[in-house]
Order: sequence, then C-alpha cells, then structure tokens
Amino acid sequence: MNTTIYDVAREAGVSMATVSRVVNGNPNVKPSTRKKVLEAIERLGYRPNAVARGLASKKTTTVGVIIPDISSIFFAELARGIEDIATMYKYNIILCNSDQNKEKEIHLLNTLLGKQVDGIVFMGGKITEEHVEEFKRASVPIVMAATVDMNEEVPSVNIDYQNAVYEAVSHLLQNGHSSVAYVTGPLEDPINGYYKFNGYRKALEEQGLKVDDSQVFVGDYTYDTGIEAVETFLDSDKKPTAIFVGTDEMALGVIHGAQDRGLKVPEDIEVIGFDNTRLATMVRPTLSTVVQPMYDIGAVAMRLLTKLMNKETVEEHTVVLPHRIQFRDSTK
Amino acid sequence: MNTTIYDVAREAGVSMATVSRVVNGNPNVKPSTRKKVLEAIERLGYRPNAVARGLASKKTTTVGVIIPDISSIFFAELARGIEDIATMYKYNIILCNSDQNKEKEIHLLNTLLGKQVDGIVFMGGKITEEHVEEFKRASVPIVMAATVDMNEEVPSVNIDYQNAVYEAVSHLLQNGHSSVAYVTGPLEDPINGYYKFNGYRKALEEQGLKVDDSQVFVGDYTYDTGIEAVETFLDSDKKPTAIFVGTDEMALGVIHGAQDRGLKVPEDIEVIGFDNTRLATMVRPTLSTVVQPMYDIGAVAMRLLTKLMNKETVEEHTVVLPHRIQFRDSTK
DNA sequence: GTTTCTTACATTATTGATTAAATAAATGAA
DNA sequence: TTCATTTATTTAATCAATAATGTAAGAAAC
Repeated sequence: MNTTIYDVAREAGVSMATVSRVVNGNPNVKPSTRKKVLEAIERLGYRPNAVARGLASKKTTTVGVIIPDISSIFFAELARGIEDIATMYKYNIILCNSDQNKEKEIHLLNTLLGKQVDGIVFMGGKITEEHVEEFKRASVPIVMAATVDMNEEVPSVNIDYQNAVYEAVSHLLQNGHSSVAYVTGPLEDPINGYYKFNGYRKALEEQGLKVDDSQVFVGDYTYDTGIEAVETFLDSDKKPTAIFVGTDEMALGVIHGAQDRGLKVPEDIEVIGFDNTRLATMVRPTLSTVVQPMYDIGAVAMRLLTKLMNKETVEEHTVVLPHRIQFRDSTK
Repeated sequence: MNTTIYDVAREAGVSMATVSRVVNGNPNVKPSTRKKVLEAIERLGYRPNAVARGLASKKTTTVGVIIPDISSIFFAELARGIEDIATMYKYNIILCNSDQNKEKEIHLLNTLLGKQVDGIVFMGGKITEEHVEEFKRASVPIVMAATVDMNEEVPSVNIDYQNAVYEAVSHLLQNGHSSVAYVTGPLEDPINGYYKFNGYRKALEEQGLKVDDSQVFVGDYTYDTGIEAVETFLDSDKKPTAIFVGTDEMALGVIHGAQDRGLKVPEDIEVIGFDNTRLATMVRPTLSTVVQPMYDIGAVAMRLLTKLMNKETVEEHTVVLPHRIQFRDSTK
C-alpha cells in the first residue's frame, strides 16, 4: 500500500490539512511543524497522489498533445519544443498520434478531455467546422501549432507560409529560370493547398507566368515521392531547371532523383526545400531551404497555452513567427 | 460545469451505480434501463471523468514513457511503436524527455509514479544501481526498451548488439580489408562501451587483429561527428578502407566526409551503419546497415508491459529481437 | 407455501487529496 | 487584564467516480 497524506498526518501528529499546506508550500505553517511534517514525509517516503490532487483541485498539470505522427522528423522537433516548455512550467504531456485522421482526432480530443487535461496543443491538417465546434465545446484552452484555421477562431502559432514560399520561388525566378516546378504535400491541407500554393502562384504571376499543372507534383511528404516527382518532370517535355519542394525530405528525394538521372545540382537544376530539418545538411549538395522554426513553434504554442490556462490576457491569439531562407549548395 | 455521473443518474431516474455499470459495460443491466441511461448520457453530453475513475479504481490507463530525446529519429520511431500498441490496449502515454540525464531520469520516474501511471517504458543509457533500486521500489511494472541492464534484473526488449556488430565487422573483414575502423557513440552507454564494442573486438580478434585505438572514434551520435571521424582517420597515417559506424546518422556523416575528401564509397572505402533508420536510403550511395527494428522494439516493450500490468505470467522478461544486415550500395 | 437464488437495481463507503469554515493559539494594543 | 487581530491548525465538505454491500422482485426448488 502506498502511504497517503493521512499516514503522514498521523506520523507527524497533525491534520492532513497541515500536511497538504506543507506539501504545497503554503506559508501559513509554523517552521517547527513544517519540520515535523517534512521529517514524517521523509520517513514514510510519502509521494503525493496526483490523481487525488487532480480530483480535488480540478487541475491535473498535464496537457494533451495531438500530433499527426511523432516519428516524422518535422513533428518530433515540434514535440520537443512543446515538451521542453511544458516541463519548464511543470506540466506533463500526454502524447497521441492522429495520423491526421479526423475521426481519430475527434476521438483523441474527447479522450484527453475525459482525462481532464488542463489544455491541449493540436497539430493537424485540415481544420473543419466540426473541429472548431469540438474545440469550442472543450472546457480547456486549445492551441494549434503549425496548423492553420482559416477563420482564425482558434489560437495558433505558425509562420507566414504564403510569403515564405513566395520568397523562395521568387528567388528562383530571379535566377533566370523560365519556369519553376513545384513539389507539394497533399493539397487537402490548407497550408499546402491554399497558403503555400498561393505563394507559388503569386510569385509566378508576378513574372507574368501562369501555374502549369504539368509542373506541379503532389507528393505525400516522403523521400520516395520526391524521387517520383523529378522522374515525372524529367519524363515530360518541359523539363524544369528549378524546383521548389514543400518539405526537406521530398527535396532530398528530388535531388537524388535528379542526380540518378545524371543531372547536376545546382548546375542543371536548382532546388529549394522547406522546413530546414536536420536533413538539409545531410545531403550533397547541402539543401537551400526555407527555415521554419519547428522547435520554436512548439515552444511558443506551449507558452501561449500556459498563458491561456492561467487565464492571463493575451494580446494576439494568432501568432506568426518569422521565417527566412537558408541558402546552401543546392542553389547557385 | 461539467456534467457528472450524478446528473446522468438523476436525468435517467436511476442510481449512479447503474450509470457506472452502463458506462463500463457491466452486463447486469436490463436493456430498457440501459437505453434510458444511454439516452440521458447523450442528452447531457456526459463524458466520464477519468481522474475520479482513476482515484476510485486505482487504474489510470496511462503509462509513462521516459525517452532520451523525442526529436531523435531513432527514438521517435521507438516512441511510435510504443504509442501504437498503447493505443491498441486503450492506454495513453505521458511522454518525458530525459536527455539521458540521471537526475532527470530519477525525477521523471517519481513524477510519473506520483501521477499514478499503470506502468512505465524506460529508454536510457547507463543503468546504475540507483536506477534499479528506484525501479524496484516502484509499485508498477517497468520495461526498458533499447536499453540494457547488464544484470538482467529489469524486463527489457533489445537486439543482440554484440552479435550484430560482430557480423557487420566480420563481413567487412571478409571483404579483404586489413583493418576496419570503428565510429561509436559515447562509451558510457554499455550498449556502445560493452556490447557493440565487444562485437567489434571479437570480429577483429577472430582474424588475428587487435583493436587499434587510432582506428576508433567516439562520436556523439550526430552527423557532424561522423564527418569529424573520417577526417581524423584520413589525417592519420593508417587510412582505413572500411568503416563500421554505430549509427546511421553518423554513417551519413562518414560517407559525406569521405566524399568531400574525394574518396569514392564503396570503391575506396566501405561503410556499414547501424539502425536502418529512414536515413539509410536517403544517401548516395545508399547505406548498408544493421537493421535494428526500432518500431518493433517499442511495440514489443509496450506489449510486454501490458502483460505485466495485467499480472499475466510472462515466460521471458529479457526479450531479444532478431536483427539482420541490409546490404545496399555503401558496401561492395 | 416457504426457502433459496438470481437478477436488477439502490445505498453507502471509499479513494486521497484540496479547500472553506471553524477554532485555537499567539500577539499586540488599549 | 481584556479585547481585537493575526497566525496556526483542525474539522468537515467536496471532488466524481468505483466497489462493496444491501434489498426487492421474481423464479426455481423442495
């Protein structure tokens, strides 16, 4: 049997309320009794039961984290940012993989609320009306990280995806390419289908160009679809000389796919990736890429959540972190 | 205010015990009352409070996971295996990063036990006496994943690291190299310092060779130390023609470091990595590597933990999963 | 027809903390 | 010394479930 606050109270000859006060650092305890209690705690090896505490105080000091896939390099980095800040504020995290499946997401949300988490960090793809409904119904704050709600109803932390892509593609166009191909993740995710794509479109149109569907390849974020993408491009009659790729992992695929066909990067074909995961320096040539500060997005999202959980007033619920382009050797 | 079991009981005109029985699928409820209760639950949007349930039942259906660093490709994959099986058995996981820091590990262990987790999966480096003491003192089962306790006192899931390295190095030696260099992770971790290293030594000695310290480089698992390692080797007077590398990420560094020096892999220098992370196919040449089934290790560890939590009898507490070598293009 | 068993519930106690209200003790001012 | 305040501590209610025990109604056994 584990020792309870009652055992400690008896051992120290005080009431459980006093023990509770000592444990919680309440100042209204005489130093001598505090000492007695502390000794009793030590003697019995008492460890407060967080479940009982959670029931009584209605705070569990744990937050839920819904993430598409923790084994993805991108999300794992985000998760680390979340966890570090959570730890800093004495929260633990319950981590759940959703695979971006809407049913799972809703189900997990309810499981977490059932477990009485004090808040939730949500990462996903497309945010539907139903998501927002569920979020609103929740009794605790929810913050989205690297996930956009186009109506800005839910607090979130992101970068300016549209401008980030716009800048990268514009850079390539200014290098004199007559066209820039685009490898993107699934378009159902509005980050891909709306923001990033619009950035691409805008950059093209600014140069008097139009989006050419044969120059756009929709992959599934994996290295292999990066390879597929170049192969498709190189088999077409309009071979690109510059490719913007929506994620680093696909960009590695693109570089290797091109090299496998005997092309030289960046001489024959320039490539810019997106995210600046650790992969970007693990290729030859090293990858020029848009820096999305994943760790920071996670950290800031968690920090925002702590404020909301504390009922502090926050000026801006939709935070946009800065981005930049890191030029390496895959561009001239 | 959230609706409680009491509200449902009143709404349905039954006692809370009956509601509890319906919610928990106890068969001793007349279909007609079950229906009444279910309707009341639906009407009120009742969601059981897992904290109260946990206090009363002494089960939280959550397990703790202590992991060195979730942002590492290796551990993230392990974590995914753990989480998938946990979900399958209706557990949630509380995930904590330890950075392999002993104080943090012990602290996290106590935090998790305070939160009344039903079990713990532990991943770390060196397991000290103190670790084992703490593990034994815990009132819930603990399983280690990809982590060895040399005394086999703690249940664990691993592969046979010594033999895995032995086979890889032997393979290189049989290819006719007069020596095989070795890039390893920190030797404080007995997996590196004892098992893997012994595998290396054994393979060498079987060919009448001895370990030459100048042919051993201790890295910190990062890509960059892989590069450092080759550079050190190539600057020495005994330039290796084959290198065994303790992790894939360092192996990528080794390959690129060698290529940066104008060497060809595998013609001038053969490389074998370890782990078979997704990185292995993201290099040119693709990396031959020892397959450590990370996802499976996590999954099996979690499965083992569910059995222990259920107090099922398990035949073998120390499970050793099979490994193999995946040959790709970094070896001849 | 009484007794015994089930079935289907209800009642009440319990879980291990927090917290508000009540009370006791200590301190200070008049 | 007395009363008011402040400080320290206890008592008891509460949190939202589960678990153990109790009970009424009907079926089966004798």
